[in-house]
Amino acid sequence: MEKNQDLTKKYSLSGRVFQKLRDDILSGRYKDHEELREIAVATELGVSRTPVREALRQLELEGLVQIIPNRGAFVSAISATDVHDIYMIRARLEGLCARWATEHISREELEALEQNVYLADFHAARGHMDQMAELDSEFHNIMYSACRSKMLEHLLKDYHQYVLRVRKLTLSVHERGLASNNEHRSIMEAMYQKDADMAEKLASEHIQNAFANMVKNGFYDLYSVNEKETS
Amino acid sequence: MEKNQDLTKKYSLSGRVFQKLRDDILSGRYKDHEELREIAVATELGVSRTPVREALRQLELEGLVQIIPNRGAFVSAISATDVHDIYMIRARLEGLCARWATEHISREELEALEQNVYLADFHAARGHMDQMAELDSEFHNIMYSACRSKMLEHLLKDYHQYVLRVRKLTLSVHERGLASNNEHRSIMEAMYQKDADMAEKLASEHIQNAFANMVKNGFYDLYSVNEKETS
DNA sequence: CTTTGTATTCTTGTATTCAATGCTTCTCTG
DNA sequence: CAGAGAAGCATTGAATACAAGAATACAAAG
Repeated sequence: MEKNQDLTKKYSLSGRVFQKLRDDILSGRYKDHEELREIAVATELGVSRTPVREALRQLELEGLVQIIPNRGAFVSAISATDVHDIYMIRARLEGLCARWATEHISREELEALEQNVYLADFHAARGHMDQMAELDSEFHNIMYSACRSKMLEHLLKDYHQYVLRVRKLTLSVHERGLASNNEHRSIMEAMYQKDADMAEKLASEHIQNAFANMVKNGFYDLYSVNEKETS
Repeated sequence: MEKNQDLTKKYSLSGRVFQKLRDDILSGRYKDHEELREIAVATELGVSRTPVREALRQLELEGLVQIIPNRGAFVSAISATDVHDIYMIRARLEGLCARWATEHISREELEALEQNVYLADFHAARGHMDQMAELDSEFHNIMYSACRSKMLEHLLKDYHQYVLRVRKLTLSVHERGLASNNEHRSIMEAMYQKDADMAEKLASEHIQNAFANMVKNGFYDLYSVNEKETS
């Protein structure tokens, strides 16, 4: 029985199991409709069933597994349709977020955005794609925080996580990385000018562009295998 | 025939505990920042700690409680700001939902909407406010289902639940009940004419009207007590 | 050969037990 | 008297034990 080595005690055991399982589902390590047996997962991670159960219940709430009482837990992977829907939902909500952020953002946060865009230019030119993904996350997280809405921030962070895998792929295409950062710059500038309408519009288009680019590059097909047959 | 609160074996124990706790938090039975001791809740409901723990973990994910490791679970009630945010978010998302529903709705579903509006007229005239709330939920649920998006449906149903309490109050004002139903009718008609743009616009306005009405009637203040003081 | 009933086994659901952490209080020392 | 520290208590974290439901295998009957 191996111990899980790296995991700090910072989070509770069930919390770590939850994150692990979520990552594994989102990254496609588990197949759609695959059954998750509590004992199997527990022994696999070197823990007892209790934290696994708690994690599965949480995943159920997120819609990543379906629990049938007395039957078991089955993974409910993200389908191509879901990805499409998420991007369309995000397009609306990032727009709303950009609007509110424009109204509430602080000087420091604005400067952080500016620096982010500047840095991203640097890394884009050199093809540092890992840093690009990191900076992209940071840019959006600053916006989420700046909108001063706990609800919206929570929601958008969730969705951001959901499409983490495909987002990394998308940004790894150099030209999209550049374009994405230019869009970030435009959004940032709209915020500087306190033009909430413009910020909303640009942020919304930013997400739609990301989706369009994803489709163009064929990354969208990654999820097609999870497409559900209508029962 | 209401289905909640009956203690059938249909749901697991932890599932019922979860629903019970959520209802109690959303209905204001627990104060903000109140500590939820596992033993207290367990004995209160006549169960052991295990299902309570699973429920608390789920509530944490929903943001309704905050769990501090080794310390305890504290309710994180909905504040006035949250309600405002939810309505603005919903305004966008119900619009999107109406758009997609317009594109995908079936003949039967359209007729169900029509019948719903017709019935609501009947009950509105007679002041049957319980039925009005019920029909309102039904109307929206049909739309959520008709948009053919698992993600969006899930999301909107969650938010619908969140503001259940205030929604009931709002609809109990006769004139708003009437107005709301007229808005439903307009949305339904836009769908009949396959006018997705119109449906989106009307559905979005519908939510914003609901919010405006809520503020006008002072129901909004119900949540002000939960407004969080920044520490 | 198929089908149905039954027993066995496996998995989940819930309770209980044990361990660890944090809080409170009381004591001892300066 | 004040503050540091230790002991005891209360509460959560995790594992184990036990109960109940579901799946499977197998046998018997048609």
